[in-house]
Amino acid sequence: MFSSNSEGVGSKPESIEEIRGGKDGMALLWDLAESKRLYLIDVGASIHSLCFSLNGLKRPALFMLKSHLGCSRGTSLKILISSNTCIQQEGIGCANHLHNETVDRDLFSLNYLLSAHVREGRARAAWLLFHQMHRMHLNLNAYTFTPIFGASTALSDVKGGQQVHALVIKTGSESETVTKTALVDMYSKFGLLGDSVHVFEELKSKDAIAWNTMLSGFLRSGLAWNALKVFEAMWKSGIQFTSFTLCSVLKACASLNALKQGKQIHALVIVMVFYHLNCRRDDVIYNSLLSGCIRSQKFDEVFMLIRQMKPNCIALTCVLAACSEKSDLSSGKQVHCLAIRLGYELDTQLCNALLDMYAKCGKISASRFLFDRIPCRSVVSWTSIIDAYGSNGHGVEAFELFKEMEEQSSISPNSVTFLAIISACGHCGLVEQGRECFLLMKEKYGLDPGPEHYACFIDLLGRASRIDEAWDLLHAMGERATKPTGEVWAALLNACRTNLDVGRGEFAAKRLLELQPEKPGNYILLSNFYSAIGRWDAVEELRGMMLERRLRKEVGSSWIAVECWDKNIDL
DNA sequence: GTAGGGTTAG
Repeated sequence: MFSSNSEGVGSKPESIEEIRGGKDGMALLWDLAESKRLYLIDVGASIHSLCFSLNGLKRPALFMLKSHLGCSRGTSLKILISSNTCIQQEGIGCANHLHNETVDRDLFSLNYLLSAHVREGRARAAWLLFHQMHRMHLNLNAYTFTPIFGASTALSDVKGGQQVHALVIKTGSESETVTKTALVDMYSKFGLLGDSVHVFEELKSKDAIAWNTMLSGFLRSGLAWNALKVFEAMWKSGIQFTSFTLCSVLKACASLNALKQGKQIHALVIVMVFYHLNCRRDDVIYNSLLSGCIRSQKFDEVFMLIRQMKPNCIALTCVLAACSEKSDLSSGKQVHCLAIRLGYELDTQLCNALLDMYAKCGKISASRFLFDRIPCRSVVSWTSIIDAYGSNGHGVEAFELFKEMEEQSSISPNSVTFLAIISACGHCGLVEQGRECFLLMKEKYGLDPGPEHYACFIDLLGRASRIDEAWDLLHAMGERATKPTGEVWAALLNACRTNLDVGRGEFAAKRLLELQPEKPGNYILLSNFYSAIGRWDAVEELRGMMLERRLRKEVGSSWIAVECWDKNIDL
């Protein structure tokens, strides 16, 4: 059958596109196979194109592979699945079909199908297949377990992951390092760092990837210092670093503000010849630069950069933060237009940034318009709209939205949401609502109020002249793990100033200076307190202390947009 | 089996 088909083929196609375009795909494939000019990946693509153009000829195609290229059925399946030149969904559909037809459902091909499911984001399908395989009493191995840990992470299925871990222990795993590294990664992504470290310590042979995984696990949990300790241990163990290692260590240095150590790693990057940035200026590099400019308040550079690059969704989200910071409504609107034109208007994070930009520019109705149209609202979306109302002086609306979030959405408020709503209540005199929220944090959501929540609530009580209650609250903090910080004492001092409570105010002032003697703003706060109670001698003394300690008040600033045409972004 | 860029508060 095949040889007769191949006879009519004269010129040999040079590319997959030619095979796809040809009518007699089977003959061409045969011809290519005969002349041994076909690479494996091309074979997969060819078969797939045959599945398309010569429907029903999948079996002969597989047969041909098996007999003429020396591939087993499992390998054929593998080639088909790994074929990256085809439309993936249809490729997998075809592979599933072949798999169902296959009599010898060997572990090899099933494992391959499983890892393809995980790799291409079909975690649910991977789990279903895994259950099927388990019920078939196959001798599951490392190639089954390793990918399924990734599927557990994607599905946030802690229990599932733990059960598979138990199975690994029960059955024993051939490839110890690889499977356990996947476990180290899974546990750290679930926030179970203790379990992650435990598995890591169990590893008899720790390679660079295992060390890198542990390093990024600590970083993910915000433990940059511990990450550096892991790096130190890795160094001592004599394992050669990879570029992944240095990326993580640089991130750890950044979050610790450790410039000196960061520069040392920079030197290592150069010495180890990882320094190829000038060859590959990809989106990530440009966006890192953008985000760095925004963090250092270099807004003009941000707009210059955005003109030079082709911004993606993340770049636009970054730029919106700059617009918010500068209250630059004109640029913000242009970014909004660009986002719509590029089709990013459904991206939740971009919508959140847009919503916040409009709120910071005082356009609360635009914020609400956007919020109502976010298809998939996150906790940040809710927090941003609550804060948008609160900071624009609409406490009642902020509280109503908070209630709506609690009662009608499936999203739970986080500690930032509570800070936003308590602050909103405080600015509008909604004392009881603010108290309700403060208590709700722990009672309903198990969130321990941090010092910033206490400071905010004390501020609320002070504004409502409930100075006794504020004082009691501060003392109640002493009985908890959360100790009063400078910000808490500052809130109390401010409350004492507005309520002219001299005794408590002087006490708070003393504690504040003990805790934060280097913060210029505190001296201003103290000075305002003493002038409010007529203690001009103390005001003078504070001024002297500031001069002596060479402290200068931070310069206050506010933005007002007059004309922004010079900032036009090329659309 | 590992890394790097985005949004919310005070």
